[in-house]
Amino acid sequence: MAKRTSLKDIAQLVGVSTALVSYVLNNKRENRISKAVAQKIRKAAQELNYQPNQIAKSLKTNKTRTLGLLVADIANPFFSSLARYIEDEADRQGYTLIFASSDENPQKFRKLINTLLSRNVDGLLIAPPEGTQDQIIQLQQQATPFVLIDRYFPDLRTSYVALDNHQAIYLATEHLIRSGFRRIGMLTFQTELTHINERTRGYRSALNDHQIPFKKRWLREISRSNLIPEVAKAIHELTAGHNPVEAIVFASNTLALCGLRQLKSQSIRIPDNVAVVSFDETDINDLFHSPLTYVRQPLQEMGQLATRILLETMSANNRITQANLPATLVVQASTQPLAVSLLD
Amino acid sequence: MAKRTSLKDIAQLVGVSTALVSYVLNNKRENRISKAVAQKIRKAAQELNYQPNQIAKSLKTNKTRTLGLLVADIANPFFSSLARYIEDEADRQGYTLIFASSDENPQKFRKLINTLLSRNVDGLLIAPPEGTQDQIIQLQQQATPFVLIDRYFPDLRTSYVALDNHQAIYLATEHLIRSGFRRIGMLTFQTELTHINERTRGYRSALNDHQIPFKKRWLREISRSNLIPEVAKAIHELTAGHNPVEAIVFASNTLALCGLRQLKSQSIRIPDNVAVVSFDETDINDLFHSPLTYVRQPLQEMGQLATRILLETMSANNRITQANLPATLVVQASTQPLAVSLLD
DNA sequence: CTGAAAGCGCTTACAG
DNA sequence: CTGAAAGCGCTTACAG
Repeated sequence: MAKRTSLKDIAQLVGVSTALVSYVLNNKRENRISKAVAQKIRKAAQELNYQPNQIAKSLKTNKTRTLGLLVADIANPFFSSLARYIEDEADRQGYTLIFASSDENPQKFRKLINTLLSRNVDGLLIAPPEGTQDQIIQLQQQATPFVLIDRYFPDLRTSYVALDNHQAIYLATEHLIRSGFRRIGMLTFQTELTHINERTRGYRSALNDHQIPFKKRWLREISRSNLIPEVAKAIHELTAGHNPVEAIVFASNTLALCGLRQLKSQSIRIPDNVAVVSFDETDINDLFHSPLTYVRQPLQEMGQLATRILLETMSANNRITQANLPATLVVQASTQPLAVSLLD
Repeated sequence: MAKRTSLKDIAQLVGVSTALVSYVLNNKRENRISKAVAQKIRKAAQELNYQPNQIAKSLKTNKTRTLGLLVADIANPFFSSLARYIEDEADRQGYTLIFASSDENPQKFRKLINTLLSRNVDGLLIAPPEGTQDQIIQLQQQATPFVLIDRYFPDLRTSYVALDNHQAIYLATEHLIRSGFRRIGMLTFQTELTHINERTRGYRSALNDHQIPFKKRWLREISRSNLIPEVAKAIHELTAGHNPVEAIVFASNTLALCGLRQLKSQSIRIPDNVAVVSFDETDINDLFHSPLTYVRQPLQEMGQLATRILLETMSANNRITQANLPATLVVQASTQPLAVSLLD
């Protein structure tokens, strides 16, 4: 690459000090510098196509104007969409995003946090996997600015932006109840992660508020490490046998995707044999044989808000902001009451 | 944040110069430094939890160990998967990835190239949108190391890693022909991008090699800016009227997704009314009412290869490597010959 | 075997 | 209104 022009080159050309060039180009001391000199400097900078060296700037200012994004799984469309909105907002604010994916693995998570910190990011946006609370505490102690996204720890006073998970699944379950379903099962994860357990709680609250007794057998807690077989078993047991459910709520897009595969391979029709509420906006929602009712997260709002909160945190380090954004339910054919669908 | 320990701190503690500390910690001059001193330095570094300041290192060496990835659309699962494999490989080689998405927009593309360069990335991985050939030439002239991915310009001598696009659609079309279909339509983009036009050429070659006359009406060139209405019209005209096709090949996942929506909304059954070959691995392939036959790109190999070629290019700047990787066809029910499906 | 010194390209407190 | 100088935290050619 051709040598880039530096402040020094401009200073030499104009015949002033590099300090002066720096002041002019950064619009500092505006009223204390003669218009004529400022003009000359700007012109020279243009002619030499000056691009400031961010590295040098960073070394001096200890700011990189870079944010780190550590998602749990970038292959999950929830995170890739969210990443995109975060990138948009970061860019709008003049920040560059470095991203990484922990793949729900605490060891990888630790390693990536270190990688991002060694890149001197100014702040972090983090979707922590299970078992990483200690590392979040450590970040807090180091006073590294960060905002949690999607997941959070109820015992920790940290900024976060997440879904109102309880409301989200409450909404889904209540919709099923109002559509006439009474025998409602749920697939959720066996986990300590609060955001998932809040979803489970939303299911139970909705049943309870509508005087429908909770059946332990209908709440299936799936282990992430054994996803496919456990989902297959759960779907089978919920829909077959003597006491099948009329409807299933999925607590995440991963569970929904996996569950729908099972429903399809077990030739269970939706909504004729079982109604279904899916989670997150995905291509399959509309293209599934019966378009799926699903819980919609406000991704753009989440991404923007998280980024803005992080930038605020960076400038006023003691400020804590916590947000649980409301979900909406997109109602489609997969939860159509049987009576109605027979009339069609 | 607490002040980080620097080389100076270690030097002071041990009572040597920073130079010596630098040599030891970077394993330089190994045999010319006394074991005892080296030991002491390493121990001190450990105790003080020394993390080298990458920024300072970069300023001095003019290397950031950062790669820039500029995809055409990060929301497209093809690119998000590819990004993931690239990130994996970059990480394995000790590089951090900065990514950005041009959204197929040449202006945004130009801006993002500049952003990435101002971050002093050591090299770029680029999926160029239409109308950006000039900017690629400019990068070449500046001797910025880069590798094109997914797309490339046949007139330019640049490194690239792409699909063997001709082979990919040839394979798909030939499969349809061998399955007994003769009236085969294709949805492709109206574009100057070579990778897409190679796909179209693959379709024509396959027809030609099997003595099936090419019908202009059956090759529909869709404009990206008017996607949905044009796809709707194309699907309608290909499947309705007097002279409908028996099968449709989609030239990309975007076209397939959009086309499948239309087929569904126009209640056209697959493969009963029309056989379909989709493009890329997506969730819908398996979950569509009839599992879809699709063209599979070797994403991991692409990502790894592109990253490795870039690193080679960076160390030996004149080397050009071009790769067109073969696609495979995953055959599922959507291209099942009608005769056979009637037997089921 | 070891170290003093220069320099990467900036910013900014200080002095005039 | 303007500039000389120090310094951010490293690396490395050079000298001993």
